[in-house]
Amino acid sequence: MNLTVAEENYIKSIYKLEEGAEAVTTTGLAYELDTKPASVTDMAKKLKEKKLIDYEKYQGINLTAEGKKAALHIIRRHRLWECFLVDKLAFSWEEVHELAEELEHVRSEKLIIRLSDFLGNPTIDPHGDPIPDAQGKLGKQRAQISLDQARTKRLEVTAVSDKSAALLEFLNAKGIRLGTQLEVIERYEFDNSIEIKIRNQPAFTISEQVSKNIMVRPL
Amino acid sequence: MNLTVAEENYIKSIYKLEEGAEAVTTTGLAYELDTKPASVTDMAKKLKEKKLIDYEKYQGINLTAEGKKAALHIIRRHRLWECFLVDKLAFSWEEVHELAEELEHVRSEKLIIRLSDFLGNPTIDPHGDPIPDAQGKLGKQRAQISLDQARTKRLEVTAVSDKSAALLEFLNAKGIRLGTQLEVIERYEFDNSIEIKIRNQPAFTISEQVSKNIMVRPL
DNA sequence: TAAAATGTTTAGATTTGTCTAACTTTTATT
DNA sequence: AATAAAAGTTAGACAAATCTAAACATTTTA
Ligand SMILES: [Mn+2]
Ligand SMILES: [Mn+2]
Ligand SMILES: [Mn+2]
Ligand SMILES: [Mn+2]
Repeated sequence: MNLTVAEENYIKSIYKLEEGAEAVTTTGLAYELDTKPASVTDMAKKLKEKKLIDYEKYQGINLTAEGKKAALHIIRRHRLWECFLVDKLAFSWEEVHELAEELEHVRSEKLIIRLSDFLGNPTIDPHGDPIPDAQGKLGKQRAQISLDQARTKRLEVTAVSDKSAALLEFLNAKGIRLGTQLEVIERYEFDNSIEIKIRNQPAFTISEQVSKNIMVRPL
Repeated sequence: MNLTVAEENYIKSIYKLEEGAEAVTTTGLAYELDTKPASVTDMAKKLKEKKLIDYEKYQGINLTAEGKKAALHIIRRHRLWECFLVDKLAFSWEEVHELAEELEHVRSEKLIIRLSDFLGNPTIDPHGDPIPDAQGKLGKQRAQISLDQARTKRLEVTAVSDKSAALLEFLNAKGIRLGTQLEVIERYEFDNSIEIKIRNQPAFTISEQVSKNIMVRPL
């Protein structure tokens, strides 16, 4: 199946939205891809034609098994390139998503196998996301929940959901990265903000919006 | 100046044909890019509009100073990626041109600077071609001529002009690579074939076509 | 449950890059 | 110089990806 760059981007976004449960809507996908609903409808017809999605007018979009497999391969390429950029070229985690967004479209089985080997076959990317293997299979993920839902005090950061430079730079400033161990000092009901403390540093407060995008596991 | 992938490929091909002296013709460029003369005429109008080429109907195509600068930046990216693929991912020289043909279009100043650093700022690529620096400047090249024109007996291979897998695989089979030292045993006037010898191995004959694509320097 | 609001699709355009077929210009040959 | 051949251009078409504006469908809300 030979996909265009646009088709690959759509497939990947559909996969992402499907992961976050519920139906993938025209408008939701348009928002995710920073395009217009009309464009999504057009592309939906093409992807249906190629049997990569199930789609009926007004009924939302879902990846077929084949579409899901394609998505995982694109995600694999994306995340391996991110590892390369961070591990080998010393980019920081807020810079790599955009570059990987382009590099992921260079299609060569051999290139990706070699790249993965070169990187030591990593299983998670710089944002804590799992990297599918060459067959498109995702390994067992460690149990993780978002910080706003965690109910224990001592936690370790395992991933970030939002890859925007805005969030990642905020986390840099606060000293929060993958593997950071933190303690919840207080949860404020009023706005669901959370006061946290890292090691011996002074405690600080983060908004609900930030806490929803930090994935953690109990220590 | 923001160029499309197609525009970048055209600019690079024009540069290549210009290097080989004489005028760049519509047909020649179409052949180089594996497209049709009509398409070249269309693109010529666009590139002229963007002031990257000088072009008048029926008068051939030439890069402007700006076009030349753009070409050198694309060539820099292409050759650095080739180095990466060969030096870090263990690809062989006949496999990398096609991959670099895609990777070269990922535009990020920072990426290329980091990549170059990571590779130790190489100055020649796996085919012996010089790599422009970050300003698009080409260093002084060592004097080299094609094997068919060389008039001394003992020579060192410095580059290959043709990057097709067909030629490169032939050279692999014959044990000819960059830096290989060879001795001309005989030149046959009839078909301009050349008998050569590498080290203590038995001599063999190569066609004029091959010899035209091997660049050498006298030892 | 009817009206309003929201979400989705269609129709028709636009941009980019390509093509074929017909035509024009330039160059080579008699 | 006239003609033939080769090279180059134009006209018109098409596919991919996008858009705006208008129409249509579904969902919400009063
Ligand atoms: Mn992408
Ligand atoms: Mn990532
Ligand atoms: Mn290219
Ligand atoms: Mn090369």
